[in-house]
Formats: sequence, C-alpha cells, structure tokens
Amino acid sequence: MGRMEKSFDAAEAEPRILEKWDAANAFAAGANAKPGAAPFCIMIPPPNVTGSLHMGHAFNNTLQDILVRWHRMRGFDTLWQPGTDHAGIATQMVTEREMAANGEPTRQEMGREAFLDRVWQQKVKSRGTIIGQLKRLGASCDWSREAFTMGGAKGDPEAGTGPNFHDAVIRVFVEMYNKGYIYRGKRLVNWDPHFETAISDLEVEQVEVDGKMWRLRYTLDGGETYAHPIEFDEEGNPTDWETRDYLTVATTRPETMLGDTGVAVHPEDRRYAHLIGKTVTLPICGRSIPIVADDYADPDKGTGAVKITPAHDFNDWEVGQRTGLRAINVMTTRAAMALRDNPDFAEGCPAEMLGRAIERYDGLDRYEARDAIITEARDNGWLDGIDEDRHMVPHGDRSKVAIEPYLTDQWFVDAEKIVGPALDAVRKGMAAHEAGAFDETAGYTRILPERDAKTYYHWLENIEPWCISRQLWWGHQIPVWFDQEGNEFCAPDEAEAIEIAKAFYAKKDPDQEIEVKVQNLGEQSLSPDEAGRKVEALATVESGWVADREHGIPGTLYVELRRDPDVLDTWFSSGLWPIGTLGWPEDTPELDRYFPTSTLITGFDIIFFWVARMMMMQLAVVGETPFHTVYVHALVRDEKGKKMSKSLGNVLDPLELIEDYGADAVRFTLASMAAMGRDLKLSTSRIAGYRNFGTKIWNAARFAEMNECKPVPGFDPAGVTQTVNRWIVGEIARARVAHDAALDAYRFNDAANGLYATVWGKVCDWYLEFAKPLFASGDAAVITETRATMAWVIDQCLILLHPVMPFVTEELWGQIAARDTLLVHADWPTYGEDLIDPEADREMTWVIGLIEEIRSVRAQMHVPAGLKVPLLQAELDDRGQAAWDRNEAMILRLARVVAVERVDALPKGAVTIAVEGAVFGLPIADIIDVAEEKARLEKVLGKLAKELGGLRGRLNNPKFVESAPEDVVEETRENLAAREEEEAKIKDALARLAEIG
RNA sequence: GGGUGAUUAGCUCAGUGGUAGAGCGCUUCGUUCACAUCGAAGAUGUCAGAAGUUCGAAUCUUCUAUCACCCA
Repeated sequence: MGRMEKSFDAAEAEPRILEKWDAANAFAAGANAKPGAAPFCIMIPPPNVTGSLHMGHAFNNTLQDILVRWHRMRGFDTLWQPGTDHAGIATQMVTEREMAANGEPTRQEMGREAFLDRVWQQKVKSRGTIIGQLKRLGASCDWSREAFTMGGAKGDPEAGTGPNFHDAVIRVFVEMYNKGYIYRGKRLVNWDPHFETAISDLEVEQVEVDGKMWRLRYTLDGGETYAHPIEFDEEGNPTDWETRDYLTVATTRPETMLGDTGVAVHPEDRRYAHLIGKTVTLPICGRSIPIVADDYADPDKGTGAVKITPAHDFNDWEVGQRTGLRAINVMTTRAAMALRDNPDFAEGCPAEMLGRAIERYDGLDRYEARDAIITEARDNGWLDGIDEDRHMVPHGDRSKVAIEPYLTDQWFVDAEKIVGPALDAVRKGMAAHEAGAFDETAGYTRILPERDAKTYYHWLENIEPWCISRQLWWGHQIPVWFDQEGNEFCAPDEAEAIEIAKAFYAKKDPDQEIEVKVQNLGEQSLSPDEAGRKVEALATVESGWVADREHGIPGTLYVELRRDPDVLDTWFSSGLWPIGTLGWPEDTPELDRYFPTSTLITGFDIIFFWVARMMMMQLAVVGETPFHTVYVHALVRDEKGKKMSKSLGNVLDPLELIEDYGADAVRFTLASMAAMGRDLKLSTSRIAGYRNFGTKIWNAARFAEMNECKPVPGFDPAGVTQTVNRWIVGEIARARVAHDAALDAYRFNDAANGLYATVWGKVCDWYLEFAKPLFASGDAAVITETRATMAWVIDQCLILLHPVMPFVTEELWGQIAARDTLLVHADWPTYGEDLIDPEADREMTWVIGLIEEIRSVRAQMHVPAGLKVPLLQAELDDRGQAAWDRNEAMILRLARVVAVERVDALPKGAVTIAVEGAVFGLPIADIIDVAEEKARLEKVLGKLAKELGGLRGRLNNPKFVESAPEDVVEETRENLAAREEEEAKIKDALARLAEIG
C-alpha cells in the first residue's frame, strides 16, 4: 500500500522545495527556454528596501509568478527581474527612527557623509527581509540579478554585485537636461515642514478637516468708503446698505496675512467695482496693499473679497502672476514665521509697526502665529467674525503634517514636453486591443482593464511640471554644479563638470588662464530659502574673480563649483527601472534580449507615480515603450471590505497566512479572487478552502499511487479506448485550452477557478470513482490502460496547476516518479480540443446524470444510505443500452443499486427515474411515503411547466424564429423536445402513483 | 463640484444579448479500502428601482437611489 503521507505538510515541504529550485538554478534568466524562444520579461515593482511583505505585495507577486512560471514552462526565454527601491523619505525616516531608538547621534550631528554610511548599513541589514519573504511566497525571480535603485551610488558597500543603477539615473538626468526637459526654477511647491523637503503633488493627500473661516477687516486707505448691502428682499436684491471704511476678507489661514500683497475682488462685483485700484492697509505690519480685480474672487463666497498671499497659496500665486502682485515668503522651512532679517517682508512696512510685528511674531510656529493673530484682531477690533468651516487641507503622505505651499528653487521635469509619445503609445495600444488586433511587438502599450487607461489619459492630458528635487540626504544627488555666477554645469561626474565649466569660460575669454575647482560645502544641507539667498550672495562676488587662497597666482580666473546638495525624487529613479536593471547605458545582452519588456503588473495606486513616468522616461531616453501590456490590479481589503491598515488593526499578514495554510493556498486564493479591476475581500475561510483543495489533489495522487498508476513513457492520450478514459482525456484537454485562454487574457480568476472545477469536480469526483470498478474488473487490458491514463491525468493536473500552486505540485511530481526535470521546467501541454471525443462525452454525461438522479431520489425518499436497492429498467433506447452495457459496474456502485431487472412497465409504487432515452424505477413502495413522492414529482412538474412555457413562448413567436440565429432556434427546439419527454415521464409516474394513492 | 466604477443566493463574488452560476455558510444523511482539510443530497434570487431599444435584457441606452474610489 501507499508510502505517501495522508496530507501535504506545507510548513515542512515548502522550504525544502525552495532549496531544490535554488540548487537547480531553476529561475535563472532563460532557464528552460526552447531554442529560438521568444523572450518574456517582467520587471518586479521594486518594494521599499526597508519594507516587509504585505497583502498587496503577496497579491501583486502571485500574479507575476503565475505568468512567469507559465511562460517558463511553455519554453519562453523568461526573465523575472527582481530588486528593491531606495525609497528616499521612507528609508531616511526608518533609519532616523532606529538611530533615535538606539541613542545614536542625530543625522545633523553626524553630518551628511556619515549619515549616508549609516543608511547604507541599514539598507544592507533590511534588504534580506522582503527578498526572503518574496522567496517564501514562491516568487520565481532570477535572484542572481537582484537590483537596487541606488545600486553603485557613492558609499554602496555592495557595489558591483548588481546593475549600476546610479550611473543610469545620473546619465538620464544629464540627457534630459541637455534636451531641455529638465529645468530649475523658483516656484511654489508642496513643502513638507516635517521632513523639510519639497514633495510632488502626487505625494500630497487631501484631508477633510473641521476648521474655521475667519473674517478680517482691512481698513481702506485715504478715507475711502463704500456701501455694503445688509438687507435683502425676497428675490435677494439689496434693500438696505451701510457705509464701511474697511473691506472684510475671509480666510482659513490668517497666519499667512503677514505675506499678503493684495486683495482680490471679482471684476463684475458691483459692490467693489469702484474700489479696484485703491489700497487697504494690512493690520499688524501696516503694509499698504492694492485691491485688484480677478475672476478668482467669487462674489458668492465669503464676502467676495479675498486676501492674496502669492508666496503661500497656489491660487494666490496664480492671481499674483496675473495681477502683478509680489510674493513675500514669511515662513521658515519648518513653517515658523520668518520675519526678522526678511527684507521682502520689511519692504513697505512702517518701521515702528515692523519692529512690533517682528517682536511679537517672529519664530512662532504657524499655528501659534494663527492664534496670536486672531487674539490681536479680536483685541483691536478688526476681527469681523468666525464661521465654522469644513475644508480640505493638503497633508504629506509620509509625514501626515499639513503641507505648506512654499516658494523655493527646485528642479522640474517639463513633463509636457515628453508626455506626447507616452499618450500616443497607449492610445495606439488600446485601439489595437479593442479591435482584437493587439500585437505584442508593435511598440505600443495597452493598459488592462480598459478603465485604467482612462485614468492614465486623464492624468497625462492634464500633466503638470514634475518637481524632482528633494531636500534629503538619502538619494541620487543632483548632478549639477553651480559657479559663483549661478551658472549651471550638468555632467555625469565632477571631472566632466569641471571640463564643461572650463570650456564655458574659455569661450567667453579664450586667452584667459582658467582654473576650476570644486568647493564642496560639505555636509551643509541648503534649505531652499537659504539656497536662494546664498546663491545670490555668491553671485554678487565679482564675476568669477575669486582669489585662489592657496596659490594666489595673479591673472588666473578661478572658478569655484559647488554641487547642488539636493537629491532626486525616488520615482525619478524607479522611472528607469526597466532599462536600468538591464544594464543601460551599457549595451548589455540582457538589454538587447529583454527590452522592451513584456508585461507590467502593478497596483492602480501607482499608475501616476510609476507607470506613467516609466512610459514617459523610457520613451524620452531610449525611444521605446517599456512594456507592451500593463495589468492593473486592485486593492486587497479585509473581509468586511475595509482597507487594511495598521491603525485599524485589520491587517492580514501574508507570512502568517503562509505559515498557517501554506503558500499554495494563499496564492490560489489570491488568484481565484483576481477578477479584473475588482477589489478583493480576503477572509481566512476562503484560504482554508483552497488549502483543502491542495489536500484533495494530494489524495488523488495518493489514490493513483495505491493503484499502481505510473506514468508511462510515450503515453498517447489520443490512443485510449475505454469510454471513461476517452472522456477524461477530453476533459483535461478542454481544461488546458480554457486555462491558457484565461491566462492569455489575464483572467486569473477564470484560470484558477477553471482548474478547481476540473480537478475537483471532474477528476476527483468522477474519474477516480469510475476507475474503482475498472481496477476491480480483473480485465488486464482495461486495468493497464486505466492506470496509464490516470497517471497521465494526474500529471496534467500537476502541470496545469503548477503556476498557481507551485509547491504541492512540485512535491507530488517528485514523489510520483523519477523525472528528467523538476516540474518547474516540465513541458507545458499543447494538445487541444481534438482530444475531445463527443461520443464519450455524451455517454459519460448520461451516466453521471443517471447516477445523480438515482442518488437524488434515494435521498429525497429517505432510502438509508447504506441500503442497496434493486433497479428496474422499463424503457431504454439503443444508445442508452450501449451506455448502460459499458458502464454498468460504475452505475451500480456509485448509485448503490443492485441487479437490474427488465420490466415492461413499472409496478405500482415504484419510484420513477427518468433520464434521456430511458425510464428506470426503484421498487421501494414499502419504504416511501406516497404523499412525499407525489410532492416531489409535482415540484419537478412545476419547474418543467415554467421552462416549457418560456420555450414554447419563444418558439411560437414568429419573430423569434425569423430573427434569432439558427443554432439558437435549433437549440431551443431540442430543449423543448427533451423537456416534453421528461414531462411525459413524470406524468406517467404521477398516474401510477395515483393508482396506489 | 468633476470623473470612474459598483449594486446578482445568508456572505464573498463570477457572469459582454439566448432566460442564473461558483466558493463559503446553512439543513439532512453518511466513518464502503484517496481524502472527515471528506462524500451524498437539499433549500435560497422581482439580477437596486423605473423607462426605453430588441423576437429576446442581469448584460445595451437614459433617468433615479444608495455606496465606493480617484481628482479638485
């Protein structure tokens, strides 16, 4: 008897199987590729290097692994490229947190260089975590090619072990700079006062908060007054007015008033029209500011007059640009008031008031300043009132603090210039996809599901400049050097920057001796407001003529270069993931072979962050779209549909689930729920269900082993003769075709559920049961054929299931027989529906139907499960007879009936079993309850009547026969005939019942 | 406010014009030599509502309601 265990011990086996794959180098690029195979390449969305695996990763990587294993088994030249992301802010944050916990010196105390060394240590320590977890999930990446988005950057202790990603990033910056796609400018950006860096608008979350709307009175200059309506009639027309010598402005952010440079009213607002061009005096600092006309002021909102602070509000900035108002920055990088030594602020303020304002407000945090200003307004009578107001406040997605619109010098990608090809590529790809003529090699890209293409279009069509500089230390430092004049020299490295600077000055003055040196200001981080001023300060030094402090040789032009201290947005580097991981800018064989890559699988939340930018950047840099298909999946939620979050405590840890149920069950669950574009609600009962499925397969294989079913070399599924065997071969073929079609269409749920239905519902429920009487038949030929067929069937199940459930299938593959290859490299079948034998199909459908009918009647009539009942045969057509003859043993066994007796008519009290072309009966009059049997039959008749009504209704409608397709009409007719036959049999049965009842 | 999507069995969801399905749960029965992580049988639906197109609508169109997400 069997050597096999009763079930699969995932916890024991899975690590062992991982080692087997590893030892065989099974996931290496090109492993199992057929000669001349087409490439198939997936880039992993790089997880944060300090992160750990959450459900979203598990889902994302399961889908990738299914595609990758499927292609590898089909003999494609397959590469799944792994790696991690340096994740600027997140990693810097994690490291600083750990440093604080350990009592290490702060980042500022240790300085930039030492801090970077510290982060590298953290990276080396952390990276194993998530990589190990991906392996545990079964991800079949080529781990020897692991990449890092900062690989090869200065200080990388593992430089040389992976692609030099840093070189690629710097190279791209330089190229894009030289093409004019990147520029530096003073702009209002989203400033995170916690991390003291600019962030892109995508990294901003709008949070609705309960706040207030404060109304403040700004006094009109020069004794000016106007009539403000205070009473209205029923139609809203003013009926009474009061004379005011002030304008009331409404604001949610009173602390910014110190930076106000104007008040805007709508040009057509009759209340204020004559005031346009006049001025008001700003309380506290006494600055006189103009009243300007601008559409931005909404007459119906608040008072219709709005204070304008161009340096601290995006809308106000626009108004300022249109109406010529200057911008006054009144805050520090930590969002405290910066009034002292602030010439912009001082300008136009009377000295006495300025001194008081500085005294009272300088250095206050923005929220303290708000309270203090409101107190002063109340005390001094210019607080007009306070309204409760619920409004959206932008927050940093990492820091969770309110972001501050802030005026600084930053680097931008002029996205508008590179967006065109990225839009074109997807428009063409989607058009081809919708036309059913998608060609993977045509150089365009489709996004699935189609809905997400719309999201992509919408964002790209309204693209804004992308702020790519970050005031962090951890990241790719911007490769631009400034001289004293503020000239920019962009180059891949310092030496080249020096050369460019030399050439620049030589052109200006060919006879001049020139010496260029790089003066690194070391660890000092330039916060932008400082940066702005410092560059200006340096620029005021007499152009370039800086005395060389060491040599002091007269007549030489000394140029000092200083590198921009800022680093690049992490997404700038991950935008190059496809080419960077393959070795670009080197002309590597991998780049040649695998780029453009095939499919990208990613979450909908990073379509903008990552997908769109990869499209733009790859097209801008190498002129090709990075992948032909983007499959966008949704979110994994908890079983109640809530987003999983640590604060809610509803997080399911994929690793715990793997421990409890095995990786296969977790993977199968995720795949089976991956309906395109739908969030999936995950519950452990579902996972347990698929763990049971693994056990089911295990036991099917165990059954095969116990019956000595060994794979027969050269077995030809088309050559089997037994109906049952011909039938199951056809079922397997059908499953293989449906499975490939599902995966081809990225319908992972159909793929997984289809296999589930075939393996459990056909192979285990029926084929194994049918095989039992065959094995007991004593017919050597039948037994031999059935053993070979069953071994083949089990093998096919393992092969087809392997991409979804790699562990248990690999284990069984090894246990069943000695093989030439591991299952991971087994050949994927190509047989098609020609293996389906329609006759066998029809016959087994009939047999199954008969067995089910007998079982159903038995259960409903309360025939004891263990009791074997005689079966009477009243009618049987030729086809039925043949089917009976071939399958008698199976029917008797599975329906638990004995000794078939032919009768001309069913005796009174026999229960009727009507199937196509046959009437059987169970003589169980003494067991059954006549009333119950009558009720059963009448219920069946009721169902039939409903169906018959529908069918006849359709066929009696001449328009249906006329306009419906012929096969539909034919099918309806056949259906009607069959139902009528059934109805007649049931009526007979009822009549007989009436005789005894 | 704009956009996108959803609403189908108790729950979670499939279902792209031919008359409704799966898994889980539930009820009853069952320890026959693969499997109790199992087997057999069973119940449950105005496919959110209304109107339209069509021979025929869960499916296409319009409107309404509720919910979710994205962008302001």
